[in-house]
Amino acid sequence: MARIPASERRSALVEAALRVVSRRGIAQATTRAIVAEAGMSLASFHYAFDSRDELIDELIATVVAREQQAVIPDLVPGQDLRQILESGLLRYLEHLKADPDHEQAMLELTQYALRSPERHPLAVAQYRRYAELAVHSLEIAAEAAAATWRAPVEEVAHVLVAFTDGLTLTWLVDRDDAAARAVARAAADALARMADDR
Amino acid sequence: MARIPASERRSALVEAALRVVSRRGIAQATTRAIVAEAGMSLASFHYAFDSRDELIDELIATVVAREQQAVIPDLVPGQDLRQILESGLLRYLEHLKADPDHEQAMLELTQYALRSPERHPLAVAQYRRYAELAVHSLEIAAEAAAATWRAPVEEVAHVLVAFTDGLTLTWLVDRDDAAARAVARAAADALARMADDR
DNA sequence: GTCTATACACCGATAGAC
DNA sequence: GTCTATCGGTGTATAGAC
Repeated sequence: MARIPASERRSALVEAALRVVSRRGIAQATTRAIVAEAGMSLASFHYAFDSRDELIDELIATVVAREQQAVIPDLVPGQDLRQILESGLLRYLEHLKADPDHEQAMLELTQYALRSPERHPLAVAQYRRYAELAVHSLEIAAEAAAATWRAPVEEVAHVLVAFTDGLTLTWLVDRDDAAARAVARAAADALARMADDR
Repeated sequence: MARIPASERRSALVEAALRVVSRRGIAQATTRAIVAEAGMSLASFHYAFDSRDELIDELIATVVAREQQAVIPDLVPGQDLRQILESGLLRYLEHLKADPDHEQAMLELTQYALRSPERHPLAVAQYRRYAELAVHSLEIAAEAAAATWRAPVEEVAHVLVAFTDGLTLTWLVDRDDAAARAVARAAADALARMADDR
């Protein structure tokens, strides 16, 4: 194999790990499975990382940092806040349907981090990131609908994140689009009620 | 060790497995950890079960069958539907706080089942059970508040289950009671809006 | 730096004595 | 039926040749 800087090996392994976790679950993301996915030898793994745990930690940090706006408000003129939020949640649902394995991987990584005290902060950081993205979506939506959040927008964001998680789990288990859309509609209702017209 | 009927061994092992999964996570619930928890030898395990997978399947079936009313409406006279639902969700939150490991175990078992096609039906059954319990709660609440669900109660139940999942994940990660209560309040709002006064 | 070969722990599962 | 002892396999991690 060619000589590759350690930093490139690290990111190649992280990407391979993400693919393995998405496709087969974190329990199956062994060092052997990851190096096979990356086309490397086992020794190269331990040249780039001290341990599997170190890789998983970096994997979580990477996917969290990369996480993009999930609930993107679709700004069509004339829509009220409830409609904007519902269309945003439906967009998220499309995103989930397009790559369910990725969202399942995110959930598994959260649970994994929750299981050890030293990794718990990674889960907290993950949800802090989710909350930041939610704040951004909520501000855009309120601006477009000429509304004002009655509670601090950070508090509303927690609610949006929770609703999104519920939507995700429900769809992953049942794969029932109609049920998921009903959840999205109810969630949009609830959130819209947390704002006043301006 | 005394001679114990196979059925008793099986249930003792299932109970031990639940404790191990709750305390340390499903990844750590090895046959050795489970028999140590149950005070048995490794061979006794394989006398009672053909395989670890068979035990896990029975564990999931057992906890699902045992799952009790989680969101119990607290019927105080004079409360409207929104208040009844919110108090029910707050009761669930207390239940979650009293035994977070158990709820985390339920989530992990769901994810575990989702990862293999032959076990996916176990997750579906788990959520069907949740939905049944939710239907029951919603019917009691609507009756007490003299309200009528506008949509089929089964559909509203899906929304309640999703909201409960979101509440669970949020609290497990952040352990933030105030944020969780805000989620409960918003969820109760959304659900109450899905009914009409009678 | 990268490889093959291997150490060593632990996994699920079984053999065979009692 | 229940045990101890052990098998074969796989996991993480490392040694040592190149």
